[in-house]
Amino acid sequence: MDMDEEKCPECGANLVYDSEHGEILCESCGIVVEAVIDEGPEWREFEGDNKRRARTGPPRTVMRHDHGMGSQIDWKNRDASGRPLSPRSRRQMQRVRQWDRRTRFSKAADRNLAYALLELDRMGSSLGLPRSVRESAAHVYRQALAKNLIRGRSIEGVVASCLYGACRMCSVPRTLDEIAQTGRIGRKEIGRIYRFLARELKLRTVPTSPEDYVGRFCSELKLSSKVQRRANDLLRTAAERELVSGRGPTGVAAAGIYIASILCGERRTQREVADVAGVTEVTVRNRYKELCERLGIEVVV
DNA sequence: AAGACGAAAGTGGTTGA
DNA sequence: TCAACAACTTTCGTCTT
Repeated sequence: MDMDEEKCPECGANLVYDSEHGEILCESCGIVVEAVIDEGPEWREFEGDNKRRARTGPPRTVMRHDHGMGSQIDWKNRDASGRPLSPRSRRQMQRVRQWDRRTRFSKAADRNLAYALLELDRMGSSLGLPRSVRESAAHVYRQALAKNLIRGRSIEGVVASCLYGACRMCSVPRTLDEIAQTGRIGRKEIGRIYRFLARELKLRTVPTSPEDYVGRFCSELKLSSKVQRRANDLLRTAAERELVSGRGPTGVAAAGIYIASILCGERRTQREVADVAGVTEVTVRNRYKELCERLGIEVVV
């Protein structure tokens, strides 16, 4: 805006300077065009060459999201000298207030998002997640933010839940425990927030299948792709015979890998498999027993 | 000695009244 | 909201390699 212009931008009338209130306002409609906020002393800073001229303003405060640097707009429909505003300028003030609210809110949202994305990146790289998964997590977070679902929940918790959901949506699931290890948020809380987000945002997630874990677990166990394929075949036929429903997918995956590793002559101990799958030997044993029984597999030791 | 096995009791989460 | 319930864990003793 060109401040040399001496006309009111709203009605085109002349502007006057109100020395008592320190404002430049329109003599006809009373709208404040420019306000001198700080009546106190004005310092200038000359550092080296006088190219940099910084002006000081009111002290900043950390108590407000914008450090107190935002503008404040009165709610009263009075002009600077206390007269009621004309209907026209009342409408104008409504619009100004509305925009003030909007930018105030969007600033807060920006800060929230900036912090969240930082956190998301940190957790994501700590989990070794590919870019596509992080992006989809960020997308979920933006949706949650837009729908005001963050309020009352920790940003870290929501970020963790978004990552968990994104992993599932991309069919590269991580367990709640794995996600929880990257931050200060517990497994229970992440699960709770995730369920909430899934319901509110109608996230389209299918139940996790054991096969989704096979690749990762196998590579952590340094097993060949032959074992990996064998395990997947095994689990697929197991799924067809409804051996999988109701069981924890990681446990089933672990058992499948355990069997496949024996069948392919690359045996791993129950403990090793159980550890990477985040279950106990006992669970591996139980699943493994069931699979052998129902699939008619005879494991020769 | 290490791994595998299984029984028994305990834990946390889901479900249905 | 509470109790029943299934899956899973913890613990521990025994058997096998």
